[in-house]
Amino acid sequence: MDEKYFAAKIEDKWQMKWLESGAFEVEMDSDKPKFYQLEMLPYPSGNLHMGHVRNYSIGDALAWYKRLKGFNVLHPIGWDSFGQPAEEAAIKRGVNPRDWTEENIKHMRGQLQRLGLSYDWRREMFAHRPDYYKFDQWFFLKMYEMGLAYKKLSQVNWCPNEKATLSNEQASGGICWRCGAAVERKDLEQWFFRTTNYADQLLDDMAEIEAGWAEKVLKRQRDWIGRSEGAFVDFAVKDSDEKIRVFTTRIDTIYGANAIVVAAEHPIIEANYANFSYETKAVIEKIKADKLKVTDHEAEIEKEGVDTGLKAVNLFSGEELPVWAANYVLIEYGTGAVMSVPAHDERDYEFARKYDLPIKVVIEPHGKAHEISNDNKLAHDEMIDSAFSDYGVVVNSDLWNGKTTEDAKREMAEYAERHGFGEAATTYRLRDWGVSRQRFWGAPIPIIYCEKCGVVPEKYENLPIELPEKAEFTGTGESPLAKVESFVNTTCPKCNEPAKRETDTMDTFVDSCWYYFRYTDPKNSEMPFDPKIAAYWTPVDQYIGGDDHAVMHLIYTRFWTKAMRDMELIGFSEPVKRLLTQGMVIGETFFDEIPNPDEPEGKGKRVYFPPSSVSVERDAKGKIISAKSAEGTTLKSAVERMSKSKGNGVDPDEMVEIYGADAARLFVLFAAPAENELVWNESGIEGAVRFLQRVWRFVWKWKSKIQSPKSEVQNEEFSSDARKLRQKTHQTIKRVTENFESLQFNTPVAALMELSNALYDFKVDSETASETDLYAIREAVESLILMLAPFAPHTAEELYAQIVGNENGMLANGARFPEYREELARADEIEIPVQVNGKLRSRILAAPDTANDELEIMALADAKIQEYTNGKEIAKVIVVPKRLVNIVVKG
RNA sequence: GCCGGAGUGGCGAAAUUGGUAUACGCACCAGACUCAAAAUCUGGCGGGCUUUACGCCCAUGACGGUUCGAGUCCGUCCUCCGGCACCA
Repeated sequence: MDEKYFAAKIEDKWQMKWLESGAFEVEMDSDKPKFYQLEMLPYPSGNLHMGHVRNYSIGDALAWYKRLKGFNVLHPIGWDSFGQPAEEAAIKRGVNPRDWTEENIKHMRGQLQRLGLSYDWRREMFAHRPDYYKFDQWFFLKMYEMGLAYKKLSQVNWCPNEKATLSNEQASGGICWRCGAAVERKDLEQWFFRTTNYADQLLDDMAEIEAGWAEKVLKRQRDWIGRSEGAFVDFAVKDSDEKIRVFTTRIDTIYGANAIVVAAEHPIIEANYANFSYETKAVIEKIKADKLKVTDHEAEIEKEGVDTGLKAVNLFSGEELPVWAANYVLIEYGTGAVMSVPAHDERDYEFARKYDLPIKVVIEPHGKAHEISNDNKLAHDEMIDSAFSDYGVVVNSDLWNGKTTEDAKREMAEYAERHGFGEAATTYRLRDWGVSRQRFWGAPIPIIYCEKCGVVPEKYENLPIELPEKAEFTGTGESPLAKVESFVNTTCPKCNEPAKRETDTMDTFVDSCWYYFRYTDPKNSEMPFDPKIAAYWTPVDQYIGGDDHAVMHLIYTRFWTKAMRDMELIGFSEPVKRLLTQGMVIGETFFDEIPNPDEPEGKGKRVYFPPSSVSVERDAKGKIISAKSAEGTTLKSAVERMSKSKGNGVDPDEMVEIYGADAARLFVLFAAPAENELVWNESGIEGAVRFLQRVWRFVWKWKSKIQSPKSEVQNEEFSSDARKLRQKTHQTIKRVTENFESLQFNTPVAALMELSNALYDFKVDSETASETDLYAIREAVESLILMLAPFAPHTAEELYAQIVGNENGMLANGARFPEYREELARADEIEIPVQVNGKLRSRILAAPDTANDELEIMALADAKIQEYTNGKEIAKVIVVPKRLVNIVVKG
């Protein structure tokens, strides 16, 4: 190796050594504490992007840190290799999705390896290979047995032109992304997993992981599950035996109900449809038709409804209420019917205003009783501009008057239950997870339809149900699988008569629900994994990924874990102890905005130009003054998520080529805290290279002198400068260790830079350095190198080899992360700021353990302080040990 | 609209959780080395003022409060980013 730092040379060398020696290959070993470090697995799109580099650099740093701390670290990687893009490639370019996927994996694996990430490659998993998806199918059958998988009619996005189902993304904006036809909704029989069975557990078990998950993720999950506590209440339909059941969270406001409002699809509407007037029918049909239109996050929809003429009786008050059908009541939520209480619900208020319905106040704010009129028929004009939806005191409600909202809610629900027209109830926003996809590139659902036996699950011994080698990809019509005769036609596992296979495949989120259990036992052909092995490695100690997965993936995998617990495969309920959600990597984009003729008011269509093709003029602060394309068009700019289509992506290979993997990784971690967005700016990366080179040069200069250090020396023998260096070394160890434990990666890099600067400041000639000086240098250098390993492992390995004199590598040599020693980190003398009335006026030097009253005397004796205290009364002196002295004077 | 997060130098960011605001790095400026350049090394680098000092004043989105002391806590407001969107 060279005196000069050549990244490529050492990186190739150590990557080879690691691979040959199996440095990161681990086995279950109950004598050692384990640590499971996991990062979200990539989709093999073809190229790694900087977001991946960031994600995997963070994970690799932690994996190295934990290894050096003596843990048996499982750090695997795999491929989320089922999914739409492969099928798209097949449709567009006629390639086989399997070949396309395998090619991409090959390329991306190379990219990961060039970054020198410390994976146990023997455990690599591939979602699209039969040995993996066999167990997707295995789990499906288990779920089916447990009643957790079932089939029901549900709506999909449907392109009437291509006769194909579309994902929400493909249907974005209400038009088919390929042909532009207006997207419709269509009912289809689909498979579901009963995630709602676990709704309460998904919420309540959050208590177990609260400490390790960001609040923003937990909050989004809470919202997604959307538990709301309330009550069902039945309203009797007049002149019939029927009832309308509503769900309400505010049963205490029931005396304020002015109407029952139901969704257009509600059974009561169907049942009485024939009796409705022509006008009523027209409104109902319009509401239904509007619902079929796919609206894409459009602004608030105007409330619309119609009085059906039906009457319902409020069994609390005996009052008769009109039954309306309206567009703001959702059939999917609650019971599809609500009681409308305009005085105390914003939506009902709006609706009542529009249709001139009576508004009756039944809740008054606490402490404001009687300020609002007792008039039962309070006119809307008196409700100034909105409903009062807070809790308060019940009024105008017979025997419930004077009760608080809290008491009334509980007691009224009990009352309804006692009288047989209601009960306390809980509803959820969470729906069951629809897993059917009308696509080829996914795990086939192992179900068979037999004319005689009906729906029959495939036998376990027939798994995997493999995808056919060939299929036709047109992007139109049914799923490609449906057209492969050899796949569709089979025999019934029950009666052996000819039967047909299910041609839907599973949602790819199924694969990512349990892949990290597979890593623990990747070659198992009988079971998804051996419960005994999984028990050693799981749960995951640290999971890292983008917060775009805060809900879907992370809820589904929590659901799956609970289901696996109930299958007795594992013995815990929460799969991930600590979760780190890293911020996006974003970059400057340049685009021309072309007005959209369909939406003249809305945003135009953006046509992106790659930054390299744009000539940019900046002011002194680096702000963009103007940007022009090669043709001279003036362009707009923004800072957005990096992507190929926007042309602002950075190729990791290029970064590695120019600066080296170590510098690229170090920089990505140093540039910003992990949770922050990272605005990509290449100018900083050279600083990372410089830092590595600085460390390299220092080690090269001293390595022969410090190769065989003296055994432990008494601290008193060191020169004062050497003692200071040792202090810096141990303070740095403390800081870096604490930073790793709290998942900070930018600050420890700064600390290491400071230590390296301290080494350069330690002015000792290499020829005349004393034994103790050399000891201090060796201590600092060795610590620096070991602490550098998580950020720049190749450089650290090479430098470590230089000072220990062998090339076995840190791990094989049993190297450990340096231990912080309190007594060495302590300075002989520290500077203590002295304030007068909170303003910094002077500094005194004192031993760190100086007593408070002594510090006070020293501070008061300070010449500069006396200038401020002279002739004034000293009211108080505050001494914070080791921190500061503040003298409060009067006058 | 509701919920969540954040506002600190030219820039990315630190601040031991209420105790020296601006660590570390980028960019920039000056010097050393060099025929020269690059690299490297050394020094400077929030703003203002003057008596240029181990000096003073101001400054962490704005205003107010609590405190001996506030970037940090409380209140009101402003701005930006993210999530949700009629969930009864």
